[in-house]
Amino acid sequence: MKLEDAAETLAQLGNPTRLEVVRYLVKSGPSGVPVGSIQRQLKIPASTLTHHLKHLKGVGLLMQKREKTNLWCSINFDRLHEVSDFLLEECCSFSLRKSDNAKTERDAA
Amino acid sequence: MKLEDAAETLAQLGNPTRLEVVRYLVKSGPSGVPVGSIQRQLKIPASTLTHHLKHLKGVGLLMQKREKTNLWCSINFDRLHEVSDFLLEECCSFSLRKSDNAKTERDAA
DNA sequence: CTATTATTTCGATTATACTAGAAATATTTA
DNA sequence: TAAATATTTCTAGTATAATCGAAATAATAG
Repeated sequence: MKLEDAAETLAQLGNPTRLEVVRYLVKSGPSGVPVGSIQRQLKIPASTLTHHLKHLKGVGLLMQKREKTNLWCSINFDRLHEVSDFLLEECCSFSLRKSDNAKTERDAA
Repeated sequence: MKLEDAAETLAQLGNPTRLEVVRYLVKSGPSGVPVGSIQRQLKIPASTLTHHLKHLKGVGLLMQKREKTNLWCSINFDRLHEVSDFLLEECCSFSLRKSDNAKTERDAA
């Protein structure tokens, strides 16, 4: 995952309203929920919700499909994993590569 | 981790310049690097960098300690794990709890 | 004390995001 | 066609963030 994409995705997750939506979608699972349900459950004005859903869709975190008048929303779990993986990409294997520090500290002196 | 805190932390990670700094700090490991090294390596103007470091420190992602004239920066790995855990909190155990869907879909009808 | 290096504060510009009401646009059902 | 429900677009106010040059402030070394 490219840094720019990760940043953009994290930025979208960084809005409390959107993060609440994401949490709700995660709990709702792969089958998803209609826009209206999110709106009523989380008490978010319709226009505000649409706005945020557009953002989430824009970074690939949200998948949607129509069924009758309802637009069903579900989270893209893969995408969520990608961004979380980006954050921890190099940090866990760290203890195995301590020698990398030398370079950095040399520059600092 | 509270949703508000997670959102704020994610928002800070959501800026490309800051995410680049974070990635650099992660790679640099627990010993950290001085502000000036970050500045030179990533070519970020000093005042801009200070501004971003303040943000990262504000959400607890950054730890700093002085040594002579240098201010050493290192990432708070625990904090990074916390926020990544928040994202995946409920999504992985999902397949074990599919029955939760019924409630959601009932509301939607 | 002076010079040097490191970091921060100040100030100003510019851009972008959040929010939500009102109106518009589907889509289905009667 | 009309009524009902679902979702989106439009619009606009308000707020907050990103950026960086110049000047100011440490902190040390000579």
